[in-house]
Amino acid sequence: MGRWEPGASSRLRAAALQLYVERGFDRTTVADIAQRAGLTGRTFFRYFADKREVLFSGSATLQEHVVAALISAPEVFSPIEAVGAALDTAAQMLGGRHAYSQQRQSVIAANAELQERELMKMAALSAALADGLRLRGVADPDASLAAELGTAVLRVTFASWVNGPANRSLSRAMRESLDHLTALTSAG
Amino acid sequence: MGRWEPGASSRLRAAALQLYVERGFDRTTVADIAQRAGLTGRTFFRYFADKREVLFSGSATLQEHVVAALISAPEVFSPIEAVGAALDTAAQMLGGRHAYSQQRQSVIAANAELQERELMKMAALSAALADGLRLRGVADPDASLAAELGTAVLRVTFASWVNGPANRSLSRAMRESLDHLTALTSAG
DNA sequence: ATGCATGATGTCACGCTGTGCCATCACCGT
DNA sequence: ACGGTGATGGCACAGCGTGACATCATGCAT
Repeated sequence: MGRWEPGASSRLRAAALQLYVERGFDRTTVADIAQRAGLTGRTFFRYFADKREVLFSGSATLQEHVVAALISAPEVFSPIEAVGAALDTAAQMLGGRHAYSQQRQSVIAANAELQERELMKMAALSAALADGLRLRGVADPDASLAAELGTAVLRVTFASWVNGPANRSLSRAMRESLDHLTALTSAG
Repeated sequence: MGRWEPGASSRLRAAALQLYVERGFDRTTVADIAQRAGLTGRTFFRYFADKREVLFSGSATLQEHVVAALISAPEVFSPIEAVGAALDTAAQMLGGRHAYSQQRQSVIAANAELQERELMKMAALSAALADGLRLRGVADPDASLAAELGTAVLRVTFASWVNGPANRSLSRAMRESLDHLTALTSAG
């Protein structure tokens, strides 16, 4: 079991989630994580920028696919409809692994620093969606607002889905939330 | 100039903003801030939980007033209209001190950790607004969605206002953004 | 005025985070 | 066998944030 066991990054991610669940984020040191993964603290920081980032390695891929869906949506789609298409893709990518999502969210919910990081990822996604909308010819502030609206629906719906039964469809819930929101503003 | 000069908290806030502007957040240590305020690093942490929080001391007061405005809005107001009333109060509290806001926002825009903290304050405001809406009899997910919508408008509009001319009315811009958003969703 | 309780500040020690620098080891082609 | 390449370890270090205790100024009671 010397060095060079493959999958160092995955081992670190798994060890981190385990320890965060067992002891909580605060009572876990980077040295703990690295040791459980058979590595050193120094190596941990070669894979992840900091102690929080190890829980957010998937967000880059998510953002790429979601933004791609937004951009490649039919030209005739309105901004809201294009955002809806992006949310469909997001639901598809997050809709499986309900148990994993639950575990991960409970860790995040228990720690303010992790919540901050998650909000940052959502803000990055929102900014990328706004860029995509501008690429589609949508001007500001409509582009920024529609993007913020999309991530708001994603946040609220995902939170509700995680705390619900495992067999519920995230895609369906996402669509329903978007409809709720349009009804809200129409009635406002 | 011994101990007991009054206004330790204000001196720390002022010194911190100055240094963050001069050298940037990263190249400023807590010891630097405390020294400029005529205090010690240990005392800094008695007033502020961490190095970032010194820039966000006003957010608690803002949240109180904004939520109070939401709750005390006329009963007949729809969720969106009540949120609009809350945004009016926010605009009133933030609409002055344009130069200060510009300075502060430029510091935050230059540092990821500070952006995370600001997002956290916005999320707290959103949660408080959602609580207020539930107090008004609004059920979920409408309460959460309307609250998220409100903070989204606040974020986008404030960012645009800060980067614009000093004499522009934040209240007016806030109203216009909210109208933009309702138009967006109606057309979607 | 003296002494004492109170609260704010200073001092010290400590564990942990994150980074720079260099050494070490495994793998791979020649 | 040999050297290049890339991943890992080891070490030192500045800085953050906290606990425990000492010190000082202020106001109040006597």
